[in-house]
Amino acid sequence: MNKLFKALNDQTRREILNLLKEKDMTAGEIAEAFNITKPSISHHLDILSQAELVTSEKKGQFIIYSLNTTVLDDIMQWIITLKD
Amino acid sequence: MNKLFKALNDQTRREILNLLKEKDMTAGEIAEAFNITKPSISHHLDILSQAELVTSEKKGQFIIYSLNTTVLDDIMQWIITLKD
DNA sequence: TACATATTTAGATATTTGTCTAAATACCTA
DNA sequence: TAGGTATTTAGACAAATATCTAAATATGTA
Repeated sequence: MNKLFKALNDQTRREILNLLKEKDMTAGEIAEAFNITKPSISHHLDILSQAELVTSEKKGQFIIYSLNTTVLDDIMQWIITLKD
Repeated sequence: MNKLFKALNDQTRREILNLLKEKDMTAGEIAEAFNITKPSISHHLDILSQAELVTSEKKGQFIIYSLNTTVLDDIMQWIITLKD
């Protein structure tokens, strides 16, 4: 839960998730969408991976990232519990 | 949205919200529930207020804090949008 | 093998954050 | 008004964070 909230507490990372909503992307493609260096994006992807918000698969020299929204159910549940 | 995710990105603040779920509390009562000084709790309450996750009302020398879950709908909606 | 491309790792740095102590403010009551 | 209680504000500091550049690793191709 901690890693999840931490991962979501950054505008760039939230935008990465939005990009991946549309289609799977390589690290390089993701990096091109931002005005940030590749190492920095790589770091963001690592934090998103730790929170299991993204999964990755190696394909030759590329690493393809995919969105995983299932962990967001935990937050949904947390909010629902707080609300009732 | 930024302030909201930021406010939620702290274990102590999330626990404060859980306490307020049960009943309204004064700043002092909230502080007593944690092993943290009152100024630190006051700071957390300020961050929660900025995110509108809590409201406060002055009652004599006391300030009574209440939970406001309506802003959590924004996060719910953000998650739902990401999921479909 | 040698070189190019894709990505991460390592290390540095400036900013943000959570915490503390001490002081200030606001209200209550004798 | 004086003293006590509740809370916040101010200022300091250590730890965490986002970013960068340079180097390392892994893969593809001539």
